[in-house]
Amino acid sequence: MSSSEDDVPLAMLNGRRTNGTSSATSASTNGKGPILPDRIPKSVDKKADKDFDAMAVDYPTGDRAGVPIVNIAVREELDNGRAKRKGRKPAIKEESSDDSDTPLTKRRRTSNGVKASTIVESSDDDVPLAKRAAASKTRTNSASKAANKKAAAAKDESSDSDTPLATMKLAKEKRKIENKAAATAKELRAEDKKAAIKANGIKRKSVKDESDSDVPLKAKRKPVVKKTNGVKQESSDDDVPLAKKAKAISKNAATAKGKAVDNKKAVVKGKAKAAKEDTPAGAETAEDEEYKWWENQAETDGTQKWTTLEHNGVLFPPAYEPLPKNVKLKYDGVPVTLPLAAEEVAGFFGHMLNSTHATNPTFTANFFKDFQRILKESGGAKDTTGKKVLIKEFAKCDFTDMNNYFVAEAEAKKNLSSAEKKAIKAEKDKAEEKYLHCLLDGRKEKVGNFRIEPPGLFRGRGEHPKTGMVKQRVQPEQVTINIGNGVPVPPPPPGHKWADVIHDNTVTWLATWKENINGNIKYVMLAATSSLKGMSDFKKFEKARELKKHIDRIRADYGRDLKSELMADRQRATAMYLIDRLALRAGNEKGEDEADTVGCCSLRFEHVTLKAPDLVIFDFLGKDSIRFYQEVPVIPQVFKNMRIFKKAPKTTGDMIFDRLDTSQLNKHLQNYMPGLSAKVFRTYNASWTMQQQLAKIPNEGSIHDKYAAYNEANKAVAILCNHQRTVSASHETMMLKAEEKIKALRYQKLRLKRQILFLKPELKKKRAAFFKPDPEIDDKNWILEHQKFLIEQEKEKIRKKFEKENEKAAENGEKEQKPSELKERLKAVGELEAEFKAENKTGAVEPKTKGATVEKLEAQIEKMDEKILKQETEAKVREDNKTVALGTSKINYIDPRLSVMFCKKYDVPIEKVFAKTLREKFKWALESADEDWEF
DNA sequence: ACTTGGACTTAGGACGATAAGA
DNA sequence: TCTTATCGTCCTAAGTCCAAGT
Repeated sequence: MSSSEDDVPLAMLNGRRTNGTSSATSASTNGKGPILPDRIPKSVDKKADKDFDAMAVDYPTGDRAGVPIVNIAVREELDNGRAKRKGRKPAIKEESSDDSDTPLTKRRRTSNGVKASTIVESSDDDVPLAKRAAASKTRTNSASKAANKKAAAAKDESSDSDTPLATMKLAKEKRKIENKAAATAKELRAEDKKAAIKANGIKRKSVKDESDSDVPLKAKRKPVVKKTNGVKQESSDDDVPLAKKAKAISKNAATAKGKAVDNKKAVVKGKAKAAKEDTPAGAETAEDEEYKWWENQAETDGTQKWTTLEHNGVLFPPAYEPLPKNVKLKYDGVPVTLPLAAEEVAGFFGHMLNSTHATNPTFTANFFKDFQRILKESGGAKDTTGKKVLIKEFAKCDFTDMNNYFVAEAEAKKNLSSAEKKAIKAEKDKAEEKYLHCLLDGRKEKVGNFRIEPPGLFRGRGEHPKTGMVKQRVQPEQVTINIGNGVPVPPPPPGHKWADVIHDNTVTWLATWKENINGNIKYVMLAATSSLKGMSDFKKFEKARELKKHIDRIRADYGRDLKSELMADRQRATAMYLIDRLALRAGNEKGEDEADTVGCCSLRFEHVTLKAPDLVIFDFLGKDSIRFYQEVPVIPQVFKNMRIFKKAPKTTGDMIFDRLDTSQLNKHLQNYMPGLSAKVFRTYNASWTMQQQLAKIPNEGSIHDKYAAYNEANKAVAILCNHQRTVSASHETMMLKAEEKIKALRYQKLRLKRQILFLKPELKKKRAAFFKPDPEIDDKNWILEHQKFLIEQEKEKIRKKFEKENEKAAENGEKEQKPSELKERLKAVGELEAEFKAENKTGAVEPKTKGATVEKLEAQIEKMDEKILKQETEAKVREDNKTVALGTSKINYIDPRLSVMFCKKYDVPIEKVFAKTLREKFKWALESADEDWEF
């Protein structure tokens, strides 16, 4: 205990499982690596405190906590990171000769104890990290730093007690606002809690009642009408059912204004019914019979999702169309004939020849393995003489013929006349029409993904071990249909059967099947604009808003538990801190056959680097293998805890939170608020942040300006949630172009000034500042080049015009103009050339417009300045946003009522912030929030 | 307790449509 | 008017979380 080696007790306590079986991999076999002791000895904390104090000398830690100094994952690096990613644990095995823990202990201790002032823990690769950090961030870096300074200066004590984190730059103002809110929140807390519990108690109960009284869940799952495999069997009332349905429903769906639009009959009857039955709000016109569920919040328990459901099933992809005989895979240079099944698979790959997948070794290996198997199963390849050809090596396969064919086809399709295209589209639309909508509780609702996913090659993201495998064609026999009782079942394709037909109204899906790659279940569900989805979206945001009432208590609790003696509690508290401040995802465990990505609970040793005195550097791949990179100062206790959680014998590959998983975490959260889980924090913090950001926007300026400010707020949220996108391939060239364009404008401005000088040369001295060279283009060579370019451009213009005129002439049967005419015209450019020459010599430009005055020119310059500024800010925004995806947070995390509030309050048209589908999706928000609405 | 299954939300990229610009 | 950049939608993979099964 008294040992100065603070990791000794830990190492002893958890023992690196000395028992034989797994000595070689002892640290890793249980998937979590070493488990830390269940209690944290006082000595450990003491040591941690001491170390920390030593490090933190005259360093004001704590008050800057939660605001990342560096975030943004840099894409190029990300790509490297992906490629380099180590497997779960390989590093250990290679570097540390397994079971003797001396080397481990030693290694750790050195970095740990010795250079406390710089790097506390360094995994073997802290250098790359540091470098990366330095290299990658430029602008954000400095911006955030500035913000941090401000925040530090403010010395705001409560930084960690109530700010819901933030990646935002202006931490200071933010805290002020939040403090106020927190105070109020505290007062209200007790009462709110009571109310909440009460409400939820009722909810709960009713849920239970429901399920108890009804059939037990399991029975419900596969209830009533089993069998059916096929067409109608029990719906004798084939004809009228929709209408009937609509009636019956509108009764049941207490709040529903029954509507049926699917066919005329239904409409008529349904309408009549609706008018009679739901009088309260039923006073709407027949046409826009919309179901405004948000207007009467009938409390539903949520287990039953519908009463009646009618739909037309799913749309299967078209059958495979064989390639023309002359388009073949070549093997070792020889064209081979493939059985249809194999040809189709080869074609999948042929389609992707110019994507990055085609060069991904995992992808090609997986593809080839499946291809070989399918080829074998289907009879094998043959050459043109009918002789069998064994396809053994991927490298000898040549898909270029296929690829060329596909490209040509696509091209041909593109070149169809617009009439033909229209016809094709019309046909497609017609085929899809009946799948577009369903009838849910008598209302017409949009179906989302009614198309069965076509076969192809699985495009797993990141380093997915199964990427490239063949995703098989889904047969009707695999598809289960879920539909209301007693309505016609959509017929399976001729000669086929459904896997099953069920009538489960506790789920929202219309059809389901299992996909062959990962065994995942796929569903056909309603569209995001449907009432069903809308209601749950609404509930999601209401839940997040409810968290407001509990957040203070939750933060206080985990703040306390950060010092808990119980390891499990302390880990949980620390994880909650991260989830709350950094908006990390929960981080469920993943299998070996998935990409190695993590979230909070699944963070491993190598994902976190600690830097004294309070900096935690996160670097890991999150959902979709998107890199999460942040250097965040944390409050001292969190820093100390992370050190403890990383202590020996833990090493690369070991879990940081070895005594925590998502289900424990969520179970704990339930105690605070029913339905509270880790993801609610993301919603809460995103919406909260958005609200704070919007509140800072001055209500002035143009719509364009206000919209830009909105987007900035949106961006803050996107950064918080780490929503990224890859920079488009053309980004770089686009930026260069933009830069050139701006310089061109600057040159135009220069010429305006030179016109002034032409008029009044004496001004050059009198207004020296005004006429001093624009540093951006103060480069003779560039100007010369640019002038050349302008001349070329002018010539090109003339030529083009000339050609066009000739073409037209030819069309009209007139004779073309002579080349001499072109030459004549080109002479005009000579004038420009001369102009430039004179300009370069005298530094002045003769105004072309008559009556040019200094005043007029000055006005033009001013306009030019505006133009330049506009272009520059545009370019800057584009550059700044190149890796940030705004859409995800707008669609999933930011309470749409905030946007509605903003638009109403700031007089920004809603169309600006919500495109059509979003307006539909968020209709409930558009109609329920006003300019005072608060999250 | 732990694992698996199931249902639903969240996610980035592909791709087609549309608007803006040469 | 054609091309090109941007926008909006579609697609489906990849998460979360709860509950049932062992």
